[in-house]
Amino acid sequence: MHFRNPFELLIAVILSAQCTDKQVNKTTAGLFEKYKTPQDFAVLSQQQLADEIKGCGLYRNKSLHIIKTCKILSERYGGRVPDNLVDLEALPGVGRKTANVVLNLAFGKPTFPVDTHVYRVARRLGLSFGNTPRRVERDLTDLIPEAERGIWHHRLIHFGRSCCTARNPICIDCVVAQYCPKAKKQTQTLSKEN
DNA sequence: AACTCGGGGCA
DNA sequence: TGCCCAGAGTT
Repeated sequence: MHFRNPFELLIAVILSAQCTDKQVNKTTAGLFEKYKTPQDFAVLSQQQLADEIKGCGLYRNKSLHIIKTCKILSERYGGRVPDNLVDLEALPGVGRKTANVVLNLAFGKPTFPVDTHVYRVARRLGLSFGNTPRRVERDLTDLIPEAERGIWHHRLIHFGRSCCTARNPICIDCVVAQYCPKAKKQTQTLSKEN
């Protein structure tokens, strides 16, 4: 993901929810040429911004969230992106996962963003005994050395998308099935509640 | 904790 | 064309 400053990253990550990186990159490329600061976004109408980010999914909600967030950034934070979890999560359109991504990529903090792929894979493989994303986040943070968290984050997401899928995981071809408490032998598949 | 939102992607 | 998805917000 390409970004030149924490603000651009924040907007890109908000846009990337329920949407592919390709769409986000295509959208932000032109977007950040026209609008560069939180103030530039804060004065847009919802319709104006919605037109700009169409293609990124849920664009009406996102345009409202982004405008509100940019107003807060310019009014309360001097146009800067806060570098702590509490303030980031308080921004409209920013949940824990988005906040952790920004903290990690923009500010170099050792967070472990938990999306649904990471959550599912961690629980199936027994990497965490937690029942909540918060607990999984903590367990993975404890389990994985700081220097390796970035690569493991990508590995888990890729694994979750390609093999350890939500509904029909391909356990038959899984390279870690022998270590997985949830893996089903032969032709059986996982039940969906796992 | 469960439910809603709602548009892109893919079967 | 209809089902699935993923993250944030809501209740």
